[in-house]
Order: sequence, then C-alpha cells, then structure tokens
Amino acid sequence: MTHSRDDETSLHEGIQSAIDVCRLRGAQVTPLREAVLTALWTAARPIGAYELRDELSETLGRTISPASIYRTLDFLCGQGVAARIESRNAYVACSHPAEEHACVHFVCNDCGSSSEIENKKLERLLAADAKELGFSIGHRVIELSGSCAACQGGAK
Amino acid sequence: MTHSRDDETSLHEGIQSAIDVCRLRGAQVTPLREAVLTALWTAARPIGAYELRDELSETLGRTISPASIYRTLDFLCGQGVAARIESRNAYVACSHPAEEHACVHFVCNDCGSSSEIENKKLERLLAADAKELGFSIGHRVIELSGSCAACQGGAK
DNA sequence: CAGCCAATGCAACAATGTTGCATCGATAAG
DNA sequence: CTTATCGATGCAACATTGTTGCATTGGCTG
Repeated sequence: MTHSRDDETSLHEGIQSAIDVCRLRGAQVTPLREAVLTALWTAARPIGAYELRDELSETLGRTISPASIYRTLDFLCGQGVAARIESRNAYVACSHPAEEHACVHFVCNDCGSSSEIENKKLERLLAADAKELGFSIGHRVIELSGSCAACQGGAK
Repeated sequence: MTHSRDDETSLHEGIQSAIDVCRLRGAQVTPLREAVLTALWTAARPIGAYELRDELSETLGRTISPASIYRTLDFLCGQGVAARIESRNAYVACSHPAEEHACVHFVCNDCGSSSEIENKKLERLLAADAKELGFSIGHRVIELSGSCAACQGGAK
C-alpha cells in the first residue's frame, strides 16, 4: 500500500521517496508532476485521469488539459511511482518503485481503497508458466477486486 | 487457450461447447451472440468492440450498433465463455467457462495472439494474500503481455 | 546571456463505452 | 392458434477516456 495509517508523516515520506527516486534517475520533478503525485498519495485509491484533472485544476487555480494529465501519468508510471489500474481506467500511487514491477493490486468495490503487495512466490509461478509456454513476459497486470477488510466488517 | 492447432474441428468444438454451456443454463443463444462467439474463436486474439462491430456488420450484411456489441459481449463474459482483456480494451474467447474464473492471459505484443491457462497454485497464493489482508476477492484480472514463443523464434 | 531540450498549454479529434426508449421475436399460457 | 410477456435488438444520442500536432514556456548548460 498506501500508508495504512493515514498520518501526515508517512504520506509525506511516501511522496518524498517517490520524488527522490525520480531525481536519482535524472528525471525532472516539476510542480505539475509533484501535484499529481501528491493527489495520488492523498487519495490512496485509484483516481481517473479526468477526476484528477478537475482536482488539480482547482488546487492549482488553473485549467489543466487532459493531455498534460496523461503525459504526467505516463511519466509517473514510467518511473514506477504510480500504476495504472487497467480494470478501472484509473491510477494509484505506488510505493514499490522497483525495477521489475509486478505488484498485486487489491481494489475494494465498496470504499474504492487500493492495497498493493509484492509476492515473490507468485512471480516465480508466473515465470514458470511463461517458461513452459516459451513466453517472454514484459508487462504484468494483476488486479483483484472485491471487498476489503474494513468494508466487510461494517457491511457484510 | 485457444486451439493450438487451428483446424476447423477444434474451432467448431470450442464454439459448440460454449453454446452448450450457455444453453444448459437456460440462456438464449441468438444468431448475434453466436456470430460474436464465432468471430472471437476464429480470431484467437483479443479483438476490440468496434473492430468486432465492423467485422460482424460485414459478415451479417447489416449494421450492428455499438450497444448491441457491448451487450452481447457482456452476455458472453457473464457466461464465462469470453473474457475482457482490460489492458487492451479487447475481448477473447475463453475455453474454461468454469464457475470461479481466474485465468491467466498471455498476450503477445507482436502477433497479438492470446493464450489462456489456469493455475491452481497461483489461485492458492492469491487466496492466501487476500486472507492475510482480510480481503474478499471478487473478480480477478491477470494479464501478462510480452512476446510469444513463435514471435521470439522468428524475430528476436 | 544564449541556446537547447524537455515539459506544458491548447485545440481538435479519436476511440471506447453507456443510456433510454421503441421494436422485434421467442417462449409460455390460455 | 392466439395472446401475453419478457428478454434481445435497433437506433440515436451522449458520456467518458485517451491521443495528436503544434506553439510556447521554462529550466538547465555552456
């Protein structure tokens, strides 16, 4: 995830860490990029590009074009500090900006919250399946939707 | 998958099997639904809704509306005889119309072909991760894109 | 300060997906 | 056979999501 406790500190740390990752690679972290990153971290759930656009337009006090949003998101995903949730046409902050990026995303249908984990065993299994097929894996999309612990406790 | 040998026989069997599955559940298999199913099986790769629309409009000799296509695809996916590839906004025929549907889709970036497997170990792993999070899994999306055996042999 | 290149603004457009309502057609009851 | 009913389709308009090209800005470098 996602800061399980939504305290300011871990939030800020996550954002700062992402910024550092980008900078260490020589990539520019512009105000827009930082604003998008902050919005993603703050939301802690998948946000659509146009929703992000509306939010940022208000925050920054000026109109942001879809193109800018998409380019910014492409940048962040490319750096591994954000990820696209394909099954929702939405984006989340990512706290594992590792090289080989094969996170499993758990997305709650009720509250929308998104948790992210890595699982080495799972990677090995997929690698084994791929080998058997002679398939060379590029990008991975692993998204599980359902009901998170909190929502089950309350409503189930 | 996908009929590894693309002979007419296994193709026809796959389609017929899917039709039977639907009928046994009391669902109607209309000409349009059968045509879509056939197109998916024949293609053996993810096809977009609008591409499907064009193809069927020609095949059937009349214009099919996007709404009809999407409703038909919803039906087929609901029956488990087709699946949406989220990372491509496209659809493929599915040969494992089981209840709990957690196929892994391998999609080739070069030739577009799509293979589908089931993996019980992988299911157990995901279930274990979910349990640890207290997450109740509903839908699963597992899509791996890369290069298939054939394309690596030829072009790599 | 000058020059360069990446990042952004802006506008138009393209692709994908949805909704509401009218109509058709298959199945079931009489 | 006729009629009632309900699901499937046709159709049109619309909503959402994503892209492209080109002009402009802005930050780093020499």
